[in-house]
Amino acid sequence: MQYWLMKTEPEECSIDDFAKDPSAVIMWDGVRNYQARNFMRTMAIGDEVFIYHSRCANIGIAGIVRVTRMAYPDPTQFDTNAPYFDPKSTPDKPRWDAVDLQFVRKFTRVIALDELKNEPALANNPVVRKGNRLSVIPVTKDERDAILALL
DNA sequence: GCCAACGTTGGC
DNA sequence: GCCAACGTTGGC
Repeated sequence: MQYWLMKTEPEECSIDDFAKDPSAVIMWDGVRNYQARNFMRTMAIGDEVFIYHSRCANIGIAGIVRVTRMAYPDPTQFDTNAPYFDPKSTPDKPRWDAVDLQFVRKFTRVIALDELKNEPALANNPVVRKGNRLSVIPVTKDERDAILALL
């Protein structure tokens, strides 16, 4: 079992979108960064993912979801009408992948970025680094335990 | 909304 | 292969 953190702007997809139907499976599409894609390709079913809300009033970790389907070609890359359309991608040579995610839990409060920055166990995690743009981030077991201990 | 930091693109 | 220009991310 591996642990992850994925960033999202809550106006696009928030922990509440998972929580409102805990049985629903949401396709995590639109990742257009090679490093993030490569991390997604190493995800396994059952891996736990912290949902991080960025670019919003309450920045931080809002809850946990889990992987229900391993990486597969992101259909939005072929959709000329989608904002994530990639003209350099073809069905026999897809560039981008998606995974499927399902609700696990919503935290009683958002763990704020400031708290993450103040937690020594997270000092090496990209999420607290200034200017970091990686939207799919591996989280070690120790880091995961430290995050949950902040609740 | 601003803007620093970053990843990607493309001319050379 | 370099690197300037560009577009995007994301905290503030």
